[in-house]
Amino acid sequence: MAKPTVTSTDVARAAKVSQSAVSRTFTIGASVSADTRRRVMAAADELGYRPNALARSLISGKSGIIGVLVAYLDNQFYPVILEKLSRKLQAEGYRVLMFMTDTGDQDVVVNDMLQYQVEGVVMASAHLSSSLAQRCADSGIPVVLFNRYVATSPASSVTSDNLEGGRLVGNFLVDGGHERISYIAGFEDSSTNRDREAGFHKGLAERGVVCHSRAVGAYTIEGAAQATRDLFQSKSYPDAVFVANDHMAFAVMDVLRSELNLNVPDDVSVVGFDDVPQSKWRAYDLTTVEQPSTAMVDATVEILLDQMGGENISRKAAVLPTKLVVRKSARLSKT
Amino acid sequence: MAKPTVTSTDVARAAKVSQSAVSRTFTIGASVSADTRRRVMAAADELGYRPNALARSLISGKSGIIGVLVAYLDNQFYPVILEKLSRKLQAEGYRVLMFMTDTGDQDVVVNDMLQYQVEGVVMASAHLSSSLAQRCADSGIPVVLFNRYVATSPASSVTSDNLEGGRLVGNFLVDGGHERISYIAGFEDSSTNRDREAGFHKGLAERGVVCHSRAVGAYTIEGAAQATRDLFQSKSYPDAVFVANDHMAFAVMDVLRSELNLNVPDDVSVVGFDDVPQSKWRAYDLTTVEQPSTAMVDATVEILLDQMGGENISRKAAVLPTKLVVRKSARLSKT
DNA sequence: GTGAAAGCGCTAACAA
DNA sequence: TTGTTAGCGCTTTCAC
Repeated sequence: MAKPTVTSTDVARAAKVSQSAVSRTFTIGASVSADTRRRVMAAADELGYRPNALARSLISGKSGIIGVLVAYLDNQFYPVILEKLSRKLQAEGYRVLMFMTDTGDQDVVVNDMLQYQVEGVVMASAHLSSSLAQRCADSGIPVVLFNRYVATSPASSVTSDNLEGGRLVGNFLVDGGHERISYIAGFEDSSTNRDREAGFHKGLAERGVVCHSRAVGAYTIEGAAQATRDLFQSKSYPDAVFVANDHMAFAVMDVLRSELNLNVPDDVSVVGFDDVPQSKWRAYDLTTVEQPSTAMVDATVEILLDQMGGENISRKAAVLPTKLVVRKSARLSKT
Repeated sequence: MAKPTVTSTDVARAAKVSQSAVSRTFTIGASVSADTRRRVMAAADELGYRPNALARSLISGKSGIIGVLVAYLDNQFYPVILEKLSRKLQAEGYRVLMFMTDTGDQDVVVNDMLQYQVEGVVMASAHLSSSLAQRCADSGIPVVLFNRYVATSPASSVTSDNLEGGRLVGNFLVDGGHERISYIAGFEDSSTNRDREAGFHKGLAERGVVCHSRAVGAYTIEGAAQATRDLFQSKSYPDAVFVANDHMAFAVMDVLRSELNLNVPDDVSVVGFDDVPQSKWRAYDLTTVEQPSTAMVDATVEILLDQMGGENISRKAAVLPTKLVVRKSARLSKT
């Protein structure tokens, strides 16, 4: 059933030109006479010819493929990024070979990407092991760690200024008159969590305050829900919680309101991180720190294209500015 | 900087065997002696050899790549599907070449997929034009329309039983004692909307009721918000609304509660469709119709693999059962 | 089981 | 501008 593949040779024969002429016709910026081009196109149309990108890649040494690794898409931050990244890459003339990966099979996946001759790799996830980036670097392929930072890795990285974002929240919550300010952590090994937490402590310290209590949500809905329960069973429960990302913050608010009968923000303020689309949904109206997703994606693609071009596969680290987005989930001043 | 590529010939030389022996070593189920294999592997490891999947595809005629088209990832239904589909395909030994597409550039995108010799295509979006499926079919490549149905297309399709789902909602809302039951439509040209609406009307009719009013949300947040305002500015506003998908239903609930000061479900019941993860978030607790995403993905992959195998590139249409998931956004009986 | 040889569909010198 | 000629890195007969 598989249609007999039409090759450039078939087209050449039909158009009574050489096979190279056909190749040139389908190569942008190659020199072909208008007449030849016309005849080739006619024959190609007639036969339903479509150049084989794989063969082209094989000889040209450029596959035009970028490998993208993602660990999960539950947290809406990642679909947003994936969509933007994919569109941007397409606009630049590249294709995306996408892989979902668990902590277990990352080796296999990276190996697969490499076999498919990807020209660049984006690793968009907080959970990815860093040795993989090394593997790619060894192959001379640029790698960008998205939303993640590994000091010892040869891979470039694009993050937002998580430290500053956390600091802003620390300041903001103290200025809002809160007295027992707590933190719900993400995945503890992640650079995002480390930086956000460190910045947060700094922000509190600038106002002479220390973190009231802390629990770990591991960037999951369930983890965040349980962390909330843990934090609030104490007699002196928090009157403000900084949650390491929005995805968890929604779960925190749900538990606060539905299980603990606490009002947000009257009883307790909640602040998240990311500014995912749902943050502005009225049911949550979450005060949060915006990660500039578009700028982050642009930086990612820029680094990739830059390194792919030439010899200089140097390590770059783009850190983009964050800003506090004030909505309704946190009090603004002492009541 | 690009590392000098290591080829099978290099490995062969190092292992003192023929290039074919190297090839066989890396081909599952090829006959190689234990000794040869050992030497080849040693040399390969030494040199950092990795087979070139593109060259392999070129000669074998099988790229191992499946093209996946998605139109947007805002609606969480699609990220969920994309993740499951991708994992499933990876588990089956295929890779995903992903494309985001707008109505404008679909031709370009499909062309690109075809040039990359994808062995199958999944089109996951309600907005995709159907002529493209034809293009693929012409190339002898199986296509599955996901969550979408086009009677005149040669492409296979996988959907849930939207008709039955709509019918269940019609019955459910009447049985709940509602008297002014309205509908907020999705994208009007989509098969999902047509079927859900038709089923809904049928479900109402079975109880001797007709749809009270109707507005179009076009499957967008803003569209749904406006549709809600339109519907509720009437003096006899609905006491129940069936919204064509969950994504819009959240916006409907937000407008109802935040702008119109109406209580859900006391003043008005809301029912959605899809059962996306957020539906069970407590702030919404949305009663909805579940689309069996896992089963739908499984069916998709099964159809694809089946058609890719052999000659029979016949059209299949899988319709999977839906079920009503009752939560708290709709009254159960007359108050 | 192994190597030699042919060739997948294409691009890229190189002459003409 | 055009055609000729080599391959890109690999799989796959086919003898041995």
